[in-house]
Amino acid sequence: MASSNNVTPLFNDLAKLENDHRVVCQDCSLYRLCLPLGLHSNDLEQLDKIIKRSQNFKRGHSLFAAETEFKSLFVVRSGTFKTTVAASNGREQVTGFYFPGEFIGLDAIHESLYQSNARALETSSVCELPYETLQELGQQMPQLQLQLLTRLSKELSGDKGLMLLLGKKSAEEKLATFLLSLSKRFQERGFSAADFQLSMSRGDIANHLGLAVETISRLFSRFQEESLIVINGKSISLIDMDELKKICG
Amino acid sequence: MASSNNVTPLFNDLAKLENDHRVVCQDCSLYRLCLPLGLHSNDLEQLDKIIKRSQNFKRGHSLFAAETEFKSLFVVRSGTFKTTVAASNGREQVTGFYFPGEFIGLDAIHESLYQSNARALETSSVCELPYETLQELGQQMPQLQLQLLTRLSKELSGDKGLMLLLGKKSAEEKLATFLLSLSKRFQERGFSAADFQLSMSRGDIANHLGLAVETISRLFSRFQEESLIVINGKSISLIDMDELKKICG
DNA sequence: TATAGCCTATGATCCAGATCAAGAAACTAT
DNA sequence: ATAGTTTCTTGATCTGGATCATAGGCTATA
Repeated sequence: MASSNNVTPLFNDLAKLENDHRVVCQDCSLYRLCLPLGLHSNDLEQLDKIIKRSQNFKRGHSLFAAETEFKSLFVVRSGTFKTTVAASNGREQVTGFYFPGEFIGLDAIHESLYQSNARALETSSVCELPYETLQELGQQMPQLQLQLLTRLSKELSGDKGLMLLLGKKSAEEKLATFLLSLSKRFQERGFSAADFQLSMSRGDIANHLGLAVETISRLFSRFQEESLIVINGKSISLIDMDELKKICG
Repeated sequence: MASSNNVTPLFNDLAKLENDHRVVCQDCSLYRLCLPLGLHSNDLEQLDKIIKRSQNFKRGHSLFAAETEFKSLFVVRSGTFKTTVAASNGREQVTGFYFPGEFIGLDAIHESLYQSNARALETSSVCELPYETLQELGQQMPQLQLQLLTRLSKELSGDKGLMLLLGKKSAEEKLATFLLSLSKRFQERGFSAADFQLSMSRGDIANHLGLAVETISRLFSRFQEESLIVINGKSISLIDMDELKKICG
């Protein structure tokens, strides 16, 4: 496939960057969403050196398991991951979905053990940041530490919002809130806010929102009847965002 | 009250330290639970200088309000605080209870706005850490940054556990889990793991666990009938901790 | 290109916990 | 003390969403 002419569309370039595990931070399309934001270029080069870029994870493959030794933080490079925590009786809660540029493993720092299970929802790849090395670097680069702190704070804040959702919202409020959160994150990544693919199953959505699969199915059908969305398998279009926002509360 | 003889019981000393807003970190009984842990003594002195020790907050008084400018992190010195986040329609979720040595405001870092409301549940006091100054200090003291990061990570991990609780547990599992979490935190602070005072109302507990007040009342009564606990107003004794642990799942 | 094992949709039934109701107890302020 | 307010308890009823049941659709691997 020697298609190295100079009229390659931008989209192909992006796709190439995200899938090529040799691309450096400087050239990465996720730069403005990611850890290096705000670093000076020589600092960035140093950071770049310690990052391990993974090959692809296939759907269902595990990035790490709970209770195992914490060695690295991960940033999603392409695809989607989910994290789950398990109760002793086998029940599991999906604690989050992670898109390109988002961190996985931040909750593992304090006990040097991963606190959750992380697995790919589709073919995906990550940038691996060995934590020890990252800390050494951080000692000389306060800006890096600050970025990490800010990231953690953001995730914490998001989780407080999820607690409000889980504790106080009705099924339809939960789903509407979830859909708009996805929408916002796709938009931040340069994709359509209205049309996207659900990389997670109905079951994962239900679990994450503290509902039953059947409830999600019924709500999707109802939202469609009410012309709020159009849904077809994994493709969804948000038709009436204003109304969805109203439903969120 | 010139009772400065040298046979004052230890407990009085502790009480004095926690209530005297001039006590320095070096002499604080919370030292081993708090931010300064692991700092060298000259670093500790520097940190000590930037800390503002508050007068008492009375029950119900606000430490900060959501959406206001983030200036400081707080560490509880004495008493208890709760944090809440509000949905646009007035519903509120109690996102956490905070005991001595615990941080409040960590979720405000990323947007420089407090993300929640914090108020005292009883007469309480805090150490205030002006964030800007703290960051300046952090530039020279990597150990301090690391401590902060670890704290954030711990809270994040706790919140993931709460998501499991809110999303997947039954009412009795929720309450048992909550009681054991309180027990553990009292124990870490040198108090009895079995007998303690509930500084929060039934309403606050219910809200935090995503239940109705009536459900909490009934469960307390039932747990008492089953000889798992003895409860009398705000005083509670955990009688059968093993069984409570089993109930948690 | 077949087949086993998912995932999804929809109807019927059920139940844990919410909501409603009404006193009793515990604070608070005068 | 005393009235007013809030918090707590307990009973009666109701309901949102779970669970059970069924059938059709998808997709992964041989």
